[in-house]
Amino acid sequence: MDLREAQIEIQRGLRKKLVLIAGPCAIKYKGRAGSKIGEGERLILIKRDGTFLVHQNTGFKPVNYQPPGTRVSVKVENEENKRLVLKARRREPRELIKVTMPEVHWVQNLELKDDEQIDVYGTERELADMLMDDLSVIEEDLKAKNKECPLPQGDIDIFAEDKEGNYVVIEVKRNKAGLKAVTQLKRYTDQVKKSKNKKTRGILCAPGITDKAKNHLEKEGLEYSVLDFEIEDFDSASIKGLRKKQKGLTEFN
Amino acid sequence: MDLREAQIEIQRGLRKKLVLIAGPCAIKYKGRAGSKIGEGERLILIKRDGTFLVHQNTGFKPVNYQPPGTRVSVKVENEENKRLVLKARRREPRELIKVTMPEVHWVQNLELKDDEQIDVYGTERELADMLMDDLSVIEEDLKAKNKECPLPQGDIDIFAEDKEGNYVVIEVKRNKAGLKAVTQLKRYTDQVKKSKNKKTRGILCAPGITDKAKNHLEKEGLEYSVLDFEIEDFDSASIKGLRKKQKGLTEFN
DNA sequence: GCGATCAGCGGCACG
DNA sequence: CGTGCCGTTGATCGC
Repeated sequence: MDLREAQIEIQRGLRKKLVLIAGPCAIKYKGRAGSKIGEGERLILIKRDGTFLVHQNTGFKPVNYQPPGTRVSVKVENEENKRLVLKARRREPRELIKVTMPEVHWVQNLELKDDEQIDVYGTERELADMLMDDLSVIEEDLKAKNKECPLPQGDIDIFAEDKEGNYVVIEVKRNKAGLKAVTQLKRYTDQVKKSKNKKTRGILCAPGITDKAKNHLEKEGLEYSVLDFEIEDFDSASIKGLRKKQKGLTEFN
Repeated sequence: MDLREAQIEIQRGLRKKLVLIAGPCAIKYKGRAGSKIGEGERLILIKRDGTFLVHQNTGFKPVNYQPPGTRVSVKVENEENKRLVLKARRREPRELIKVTMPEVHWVQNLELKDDEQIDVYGTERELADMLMDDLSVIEEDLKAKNKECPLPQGDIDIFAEDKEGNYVVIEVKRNKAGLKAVTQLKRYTDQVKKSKNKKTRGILCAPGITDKAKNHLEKEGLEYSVLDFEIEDFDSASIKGLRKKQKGLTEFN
């Protein structure tokens, strides 16, 4: 494909359509880090919003990329030895990707009409909300106090009180918990304990926990509670042992 | 485009080429979490290695995806109301994406020849290695002991000894350090202190640190040292104040 | 805007 | 394999 034609076609698509470019290219990047990769055939995607992605023929992640908001330029350089040069610039942080293409296999501009937004369920937030409605699966007679709590409740998933009136900080994890989760819970628990000057327990609620994390947790005087949940076929997750209504069941009302 | 044709073309490309599909689709996902999104026009990429990506017309990340190793099937369903159905299955964990397309705008199979691998510089590892050659930028008379140290050195970036013979654990961060970095350093430092039963300092070496992290760090008796580095135009990063040779300068030998 | 944390995180390196 | 942790992490939410 002629480089001039390619340039024109790409320019026609930039900021309006999804631009796809295939062909050999070499790439340099400089910004928060730096990278270079020699010539190879790749697929370049440029979205309306400035998202810039270069994909190799294998691998999950783009080999080079720039997030939304990037400004892209395209030109043909070098009279004798022509090359198409794409530059994807961004400021704050200042970053630049330079893609040099000795030839272009093809260019395609796509108009993709799509107003839909994805709905994800089984997130940590959703699980925590469900738990808050019925903490008995963790321990009997726990009362959620998130709403009325006069605390830096910002980061704490669930703040509760046990039947003896102790404060309880509950950290919910949707994956197996590791050391990070334990130190995190410790920090929150200490913070509450100190600021309220009252006995405060910390409970890590996750589907699993690594051995090292379990040791560390017990050494710190924290507790662990299994979170047994499932992803449902429809539009929610469900926690085993929960008594209160779950999202999916309210549809009959 | 006829759905049968589309199916045949896609099947021809699967596991051999990079398959691109554009058109309206609705998607459901169920696995570690679950998601659904109503019908909209999107771009689907399927790589030789099983990587499965669905991109909307904006946004950095694929709206739905499956990592390398996924097995993809394609068929035409429903005699009266035909739909092309793509399924991307994976086990361990067991996950499934189902893409339903009432029509297909186009399909393209690309052969991308590419043996190159990206070379990234300015990573934390590279910065730590450079620092180890000359720790004076952190403090005079620090001696790196990583090689000869008989330690759980697994996670520690740099293990050193100061001029008074104390152990020094140095954690290097390429970004501004937050609370996480402090608790991490604390864990390592405690571990060394306990296992060696010897006075051990902990130094966090990063280009910046948040206020809260600084407070927490000082409260824990740890130290902070500025890491001032730059990304060079060629193939390395450079740390300001470093005395020893830097990577880029060795090329003249 | 900064800061802390989640993510279907993905990827790697090490035990 | 699991476990831990970096990442040009990106995305989100609270301040």
